[in-house]
Amino acid sequence: MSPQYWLMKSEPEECSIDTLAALPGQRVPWTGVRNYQARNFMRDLMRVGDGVLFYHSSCAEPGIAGLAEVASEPYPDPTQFDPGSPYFDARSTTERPRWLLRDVALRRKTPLLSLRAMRAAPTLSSLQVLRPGNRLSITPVSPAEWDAVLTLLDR
DNA sequence: GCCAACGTTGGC
DNA sequence: GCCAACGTTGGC
Repeated sequence: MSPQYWLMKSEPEECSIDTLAALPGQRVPWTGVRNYQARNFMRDLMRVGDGVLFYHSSCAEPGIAGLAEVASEPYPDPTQFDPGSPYFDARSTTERPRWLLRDVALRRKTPLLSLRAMRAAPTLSSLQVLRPGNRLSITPVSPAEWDAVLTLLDR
């Protein structure tokens, strides 16, 4: 199958592109997703090696801050079992975990492609994350959209 | 801090 | 299974 691509939102205060770059192996378990559609993307549709647009959200300068890739098969999000975590889910058990995640590994940090620049680019007008009211933290990206991002970053 | 969008919850 | 209330997201 041809490669697939994703856009994944991260709040820089939680995990910025620099946070990721400083982690061992430059990889991070994508914890804290508590939306079924986003979970299903990670559990069912992602494949190891898929490209990821690493997007900074809920911050002063939202936008794409780097390129990454899916780096593991799905496995249970450990934070769902931790009563001290804000992501604790009492309905989950180790036998029947509700939330599965993937590891994400850095490819490279990029100059910030700001949300404003993304909205201004005709080649990105179809991006799901740009649709009004979109709140999904993980969205699919088409090969054409991925190529368009790379083109914009190369300028 | 505002507010629109929209997913989730829970009573019925 | 409907749907109103509520909570969260996230740009501005």
